[in-house]
Amino acid sequence: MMDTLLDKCNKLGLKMTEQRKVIVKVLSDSTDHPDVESVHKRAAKIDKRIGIATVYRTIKLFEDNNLLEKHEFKGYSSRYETVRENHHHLIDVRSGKVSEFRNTLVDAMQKQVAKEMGYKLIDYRLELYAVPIENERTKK
Amino acid sequence: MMDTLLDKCNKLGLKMTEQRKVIVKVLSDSTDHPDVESVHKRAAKIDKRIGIATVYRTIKLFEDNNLLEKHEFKGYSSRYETVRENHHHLIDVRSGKVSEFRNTLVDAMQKQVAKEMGYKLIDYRLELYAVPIENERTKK
DNA sequence: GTACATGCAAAGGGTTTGCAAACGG
DNA sequence: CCGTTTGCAAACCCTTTGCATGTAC
Repeated sequence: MMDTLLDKCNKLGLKMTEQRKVIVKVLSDSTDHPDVESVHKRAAKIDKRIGIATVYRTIKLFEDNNLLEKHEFKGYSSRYETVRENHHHLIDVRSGKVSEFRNTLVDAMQKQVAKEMGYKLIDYRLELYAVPIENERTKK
Repeated sequence: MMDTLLDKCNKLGLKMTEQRKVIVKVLSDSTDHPDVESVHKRAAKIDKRIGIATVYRTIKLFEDNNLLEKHEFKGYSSRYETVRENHHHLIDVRSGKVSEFRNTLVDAMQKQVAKEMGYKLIDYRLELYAVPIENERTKK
């Protein structure tokens, strides 16, 4: 029922080169919203002949086909994750760790806000930047 | 009661060069969240000897002193506005026009969401990407 | 076989920085 | 004055692209 990233590639009829298979594996195994450089490094561990330009091109291809979602968190270069259910992100500003959460009430509210302003909502971004409570007093 | 950007600079004791005065004027007169290039162009109309590096440096200075807020909307280079009350943005994805709105209920909810996840909220980003309703059917 | 994907290196945006000259307090 | 700020151009980072070569289907 739940297609893997590789399944989705096949359904789209994408030509599956060795490099793409490796990148698909890396992305499927990642849960940490890696950036392009991280994907490249992880891919290079499997097959060191993969160029970073290929990683960029492949990621863009997947993004254009709605297989990957791009995030541009404050202070980071673009980070990616496989598309899944709608959710938002909390970024630990100390470690860069990303956690996910859902909030359907807020989702509905934003649609309404846009409507009241005379717009139809296409997309929206909700990101929380925070520090772990237990460490808060060591803040600086 | 409400300090202007220039007042704030003076209170901070910033050295007010001719260039900085011009940039302050441009920023104070802007309501459209300009990017660095736009600020530079507008500044150049007043005094054409202002270099873009100076604009970058001045904007960074103001940002570091909490006089300016930086936004990185999807698909745009960084855009700035003078700091004011807390508010969020709706970006017209066709024209790039930015509108503002407030939603204190959502603000409170996000603080709570972070808390439930074991974090203290430092900052958050809420951006709506939308198209005007009257134009919606001409979408493409 | 052929159109498409790759690696490399060069080019591209947007932004920063080193330097000598100019300037503000 | 003297440390700060400036303009210029070079450097920077991340990303894209042109080209000759390699490869999936």
